[in-house]
Amino acid sequence: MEAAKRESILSEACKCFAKLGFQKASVDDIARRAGVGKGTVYLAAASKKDLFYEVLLREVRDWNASLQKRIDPRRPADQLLTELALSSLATMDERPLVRELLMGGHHEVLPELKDRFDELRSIGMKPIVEVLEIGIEQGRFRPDLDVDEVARILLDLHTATVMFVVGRVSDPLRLARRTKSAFDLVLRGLTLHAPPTKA
Amino acid sequence: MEAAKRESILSEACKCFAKLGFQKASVDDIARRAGVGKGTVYLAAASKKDLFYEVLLREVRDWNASLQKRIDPRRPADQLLTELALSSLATMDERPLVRELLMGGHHEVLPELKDRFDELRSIGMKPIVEVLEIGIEQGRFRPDLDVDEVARILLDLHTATVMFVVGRVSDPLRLARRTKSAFDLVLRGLTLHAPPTKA
DNA sequence: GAACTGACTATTTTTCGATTCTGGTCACCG
DNA sequence: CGGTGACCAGAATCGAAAAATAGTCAGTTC
Repeated sequence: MEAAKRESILSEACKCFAKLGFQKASVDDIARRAGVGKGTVYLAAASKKDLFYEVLLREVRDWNASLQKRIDPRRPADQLLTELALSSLATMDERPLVRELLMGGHHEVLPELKDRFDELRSIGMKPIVEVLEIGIEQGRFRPDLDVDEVARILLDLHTATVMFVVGRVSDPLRLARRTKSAFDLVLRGLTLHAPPTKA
Repeated sequence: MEAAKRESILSEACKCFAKLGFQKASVDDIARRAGVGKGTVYLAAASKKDLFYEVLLREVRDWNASLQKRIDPRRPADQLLTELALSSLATMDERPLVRELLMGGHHEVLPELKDRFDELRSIGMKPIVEVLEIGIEQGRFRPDLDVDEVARILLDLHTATVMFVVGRVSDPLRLARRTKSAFDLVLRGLTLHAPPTKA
């Protein structure tokens, strides 16, 4: 398996899956666009499902890296968190597969990959976890936080914000404002004065 | 239009829509189960869509009332909020139509009713708004909150929690715990000490 | 004569079998 | 030996016939 061919296959597969979805994208088509024979695709991945997973993994890692790159641990973590959400929001249009993954859209078509999708979601939570840890380190965030649990909640909240605007008028300004409101709420909390942290 | 018949029609329609969804539920069937002729259904609602909306409105109002009944304005609002979420969670199984409404599931089948669905969602936010106002009144919640905006965020967060567990193993314990975590997070906020409220 | 009905119609949905398309394999090529 | 594409069984798709459905309204009932 030549590396360049593998690269080409994954890259073209990504485009096809994004444009047509898992079902309608055909292996024949992917092979043709990648400039290889169909058999070669089956050297890169054991099945169409595996190919899809491979593509998704690549996408998530890439998305992850691009977000992680923007995290400067010396800046205040509360700013980092909001900016992380806004950056993620901005990349969603270029990463439809990631968006679908977050929204759980693939579950209906490929319920048997549920566990793997969950893994990928966990990978996607890593930048959030990192920012939370930075915040605790900086003494800005409550040290008693269960960072994994909180990260999952934040990712859910972020996803919900995205979901309820997809397919609607989707004024990007509105979306950004909602994201800011939501994260401001989470950062400051509802209560007037944060109760003294007890063990 | 005799009141008892209208009642029977709406009640049976609710069951049918819940069991089969809007498309597969047939007006003939609803009429038969309600013990009336098909024409009578069209005295209760001008069309099948209107009937669906009428049923949904009834469901949301009922759901609303049952939640509102539990709100004792003398109790601490932070407790009220978490309990509200848990109560809502507990009723979801008995109110599949409301759950679908929250999750936006009807949008795909009836996009032309989007605006009405949004109205219904707003109605569903009323108990949350009430608790937020109680909290401000009690001096427990920040008085600068935009209660409508915050209520929508909380409803989204609640919905997200529900969505990501529907169709999965759905251990109810886990769901309750996640809800508690999420609302505890929102109540206390991420930051260690709430910054002094500025204008 | 107002409340109610159900046969009727135009339109949708379903069925089902023929046909095309697709995932996956493997004997063969360069 | 990395790579290929003709090949196969099963899945998706299509089209036309058949069944079902939303909505109407002349007529029945009380």
